[in-house]
Amino acid sequence: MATKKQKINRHSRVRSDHRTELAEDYVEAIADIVDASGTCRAVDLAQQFQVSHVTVNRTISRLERDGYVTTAPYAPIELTKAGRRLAETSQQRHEVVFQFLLAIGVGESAAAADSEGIEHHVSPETLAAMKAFLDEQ
Amino acid sequence: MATKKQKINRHSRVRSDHRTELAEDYVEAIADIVDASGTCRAVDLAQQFQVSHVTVNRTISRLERDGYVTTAPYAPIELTKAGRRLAETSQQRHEVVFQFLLAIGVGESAAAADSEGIEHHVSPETLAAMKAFLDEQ
DNA sequence: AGGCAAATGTAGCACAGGCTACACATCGAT
DNA sequence: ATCGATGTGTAGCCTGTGCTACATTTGCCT
Repeated sequence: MATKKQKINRHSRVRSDHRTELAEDYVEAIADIVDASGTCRAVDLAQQFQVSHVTVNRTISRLERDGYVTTAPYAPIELTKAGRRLAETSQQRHEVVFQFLLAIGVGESAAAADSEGIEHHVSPETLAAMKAFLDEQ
Repeated sequence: MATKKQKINRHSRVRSDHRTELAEDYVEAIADIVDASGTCRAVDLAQQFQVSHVTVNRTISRLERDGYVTTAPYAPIELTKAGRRLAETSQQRHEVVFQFLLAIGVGESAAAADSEGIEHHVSPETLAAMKAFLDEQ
């Protein structure tokens, strides 16, 4: 019986990564927007992600359920402590990936776009390797 | 009015990447399984991806709808020409990403896991940069 | 204060991608 | 030839993530 290549749990990890991706993207964006303009409204996120405000609304509901943000009707969105923590680690990881791509010769705009997708699939080990590479430069 | 960092279309690209991810993973897996054992059955894919055979079934239906595979009741799954093409480019890209991660010092198992998630977000430009890096070694 | 524009909320729809439970088909071994 | 194990198919459910259309609230301007 021919042995099939085993990739046990790798795909499971990719799937679970996906579940946290949007949360990371949102808290990151919320933190950015708060930094830039003081408060974050749903409409800002809708513009950022190029989705309808309805989609933002429901995503924010999930984030609230999961303890990353607090909201009140018609009020700005606020990050919880957990939300801020997640935003910070996401931002840092994002920055490392972005700088790393630049360092291996990828152009600014492709690096920006790719790092957006890649950051969520970078394990601590790979992140460390990227950091080490940047330090060696 | 404070200018919010604009990331126009970056997130849109990530979203559209996601739509093709599963297709790429599946055709890649199908090609691998056919190479290893001659034919690919739904049950093989269920084991590979650690999902139920029902999920496989429906994913395969979408792949058939999209022209990547052909199926018949109780028969093995066959790749179409388009499916084989997609599988090949996915496999190559996957291999480059995997080798690249190894080259920057990531361990075998983390590289295997991460490349699974990363490969789908690597633009041609970044892929070329990775290839160039590997050639320089 | 009144009214308009912008922001937010709500209802209801679609599709992807998970699942369990159960029904039916196929194939190999006796 | 049948029977049991294994593989497939079907029904029906859930969640996430997208949408349009419409209702409501806010906030600003006159």
